[in-house]
Amino acid sequence: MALLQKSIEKRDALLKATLCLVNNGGIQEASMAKVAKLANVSPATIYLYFDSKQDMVNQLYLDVKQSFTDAAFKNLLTDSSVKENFEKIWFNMVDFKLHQKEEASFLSQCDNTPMIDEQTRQKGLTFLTPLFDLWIKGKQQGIIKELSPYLLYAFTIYPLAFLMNMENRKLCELGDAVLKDAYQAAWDSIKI
Amino acid sequence: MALLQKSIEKRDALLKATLCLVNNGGIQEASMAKVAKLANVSPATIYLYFDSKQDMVNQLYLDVKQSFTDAAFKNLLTDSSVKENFEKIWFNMVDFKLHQKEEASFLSQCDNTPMIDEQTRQKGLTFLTPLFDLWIKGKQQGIIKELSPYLLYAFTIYPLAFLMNMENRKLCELGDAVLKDAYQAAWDSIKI
DNA sequence: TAAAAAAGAATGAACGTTCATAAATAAATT
DNA sequence: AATTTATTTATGAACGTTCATTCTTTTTTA
Repeated sequence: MALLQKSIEKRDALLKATLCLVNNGGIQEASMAKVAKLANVSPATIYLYFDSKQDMVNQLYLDVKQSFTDAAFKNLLTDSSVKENFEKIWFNMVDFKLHQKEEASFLSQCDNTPMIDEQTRQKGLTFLTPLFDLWIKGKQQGIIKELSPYLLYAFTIYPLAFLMNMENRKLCELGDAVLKDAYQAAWDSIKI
Repeated sequence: MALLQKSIEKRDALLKATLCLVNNGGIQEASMAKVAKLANVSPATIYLYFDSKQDMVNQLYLDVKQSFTDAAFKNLLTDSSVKENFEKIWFNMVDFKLHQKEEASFLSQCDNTPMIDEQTRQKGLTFLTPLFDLWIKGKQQGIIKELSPYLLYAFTIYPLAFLMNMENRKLCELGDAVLKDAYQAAWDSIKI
């Protein structure tokens, strides 16, 4: 138990180190030597926890994506309307992106990069099923446009990555008023 | 003249090779040796045209961004309404992303990656001024919401990158009907 | 005391860049 | 117009460094 606990801690330290390095210079900056040093571990030790660098990055992606979607679907009321639940999810995602900047920034870097295996990326997509299901319900109730989940995602969720990047580069501040406007834009794009 | 021409051709060959390699494996796959080989040139020759790898990638970014915005602002009618011009620009961008997939995919990879200098990225942003000016006009006329250009961009243009990526991964097909729906979503998100 | 976990050193390959030199072109001199 | 000289352009090999990964040995744990 203590052993297992220690192992988990070391694995987490490695993933966290990778996250930090990738964020601050891309995948090319996250060499195994640097990851090891940042996690206070020998390079060789990494290979007790991961098959390869690719495997490590893939697992990091899935871990982060999981915690993102966990945060997104938290505190949903089962008796709420589709519109209310969507709004809740949307602001949950915003909260994640505002408070877990490293994780969010990493995910957005993964999304447009050959950094992650296509297979792993697909698996990450499945974490979003609750949202897709909600959209199906919304379409059935006639309150959401008859659009594919890709379109719905592209116009309501994906823009958040852009806004977050702009805020991180100090080009744009995401205060409450701006976020309220942003949510309205998102909803307007898909509501009937 | 013939000399200058030849130089330009070689520069273009190098940029094209870089574009191709970055697209098919990220910046880490585009080593100077591979770029040189793909452009039929000695590694050393690259340094007659660029100061460094970073300089080469930066210049590639600006070149591609320029040709993207050139395409976006082509065939605009000066006596058209704001709405008409916005629609024209939007579909121009779609055309670019559908027909110049390599260039478009490269740009989307650059946007969320530390691959490009912040300074260079800023310069690329200025190419979009015509669009920003159009939005200002639209706001003055009361047909576009009073939102910052970042918000407007996030909800109307940025989603295209996502849709393009999905199409390239064969997860989504961007036919005329889908694009019409997408444009409507974009416009609905910012129109008053 | 046996097994598992971790370490540091070492691996060949690949990296971005530079070097001395060769080929190609232009200018200058016959 | 022909030939030499200067200048640019391009090269392949080599630079030192870093890469991802593995090997052997030591430390820790049960």
